[in-house]
Amino acid sequence: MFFSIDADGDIPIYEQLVRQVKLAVADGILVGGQMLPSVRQLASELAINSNTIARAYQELQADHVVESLRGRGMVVRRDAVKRCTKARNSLVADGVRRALADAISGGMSIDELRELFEAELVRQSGNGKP
Amino acid sequence: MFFSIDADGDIPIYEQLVRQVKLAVADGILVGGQMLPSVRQLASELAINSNTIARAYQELQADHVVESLRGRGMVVRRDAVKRCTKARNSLVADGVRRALADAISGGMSIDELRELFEAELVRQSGNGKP
DNA sequence: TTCGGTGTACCCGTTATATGGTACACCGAT
DNA sequence: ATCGGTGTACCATATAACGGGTACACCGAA
Repeated sequence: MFFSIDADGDIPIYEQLVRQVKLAVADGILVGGQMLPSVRQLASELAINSNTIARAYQELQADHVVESLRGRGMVVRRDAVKRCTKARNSLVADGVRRALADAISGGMSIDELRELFEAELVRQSGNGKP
Repeated sequence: MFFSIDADGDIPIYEQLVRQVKLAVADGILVGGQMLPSVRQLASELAINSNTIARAYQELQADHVVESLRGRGMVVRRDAVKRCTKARNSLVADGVRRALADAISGGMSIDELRELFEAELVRQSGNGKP
């Protein structure tokens, strides 16, 4: 599976997993009906304790992103795309909101801020015209 | 003083203080030579322990934003503006970078993202033409 | 000197994160 | 029925972050 975990970061591992799964569902990488890797497999793959994976899965289940098939595993719910897309929008909006608040509070000019945003946009999106 | 503290947030209080002081210096609200409120005064004002304030001040001192005059208090260094402006730029850039990474990783379209940014920009900067 | 104010160092309790280990109930395939 | 797989529920421990409390050394003014 395609999870990149930063164990030294300030964000809890289980939260990183939750976030990445939600973003993957929103992006279409994970589709409804698809199975998630088992807690033990993912734990051994990421060199992380099973309990941490289980906690992430429980949070995903509580957020109605994933369903627990007893004895089978975790499956992505069919109605999870809308939820995850909405969650992604809120997540991105919050990040933008916070960055803007800091910029304005720090006296950064609007033009400078817009320029920074556009520059980072091209840098990450390949160029801007895919 | 003009500090707004969110004690229930996921960001440590002392870090919030450090960030706000740096942004205030970058904005020009705090000027070189100006004294910061004493740890006890600010602590009682914000209903926060003195140690938390002291920790923020120590970090500011370590970052060469503020100087400790023994027995007198904390004073903003004259060369702190450049440092704080640079720190503000890095802070904002990091926030934008992270938000963009989430957005792209979640499959958000470039147009949708730019629209979200512009909307939030007008919302927070008054309108955009001050 | 004395006094009130300053930053600062130290100790401690609480909480969250993460790990490790064990055990249970369930399912599908053999 | 048996076996290996699954999620899940516990328990215990270690570590770090965070915040609160207390006491100390220092300074300037009275």
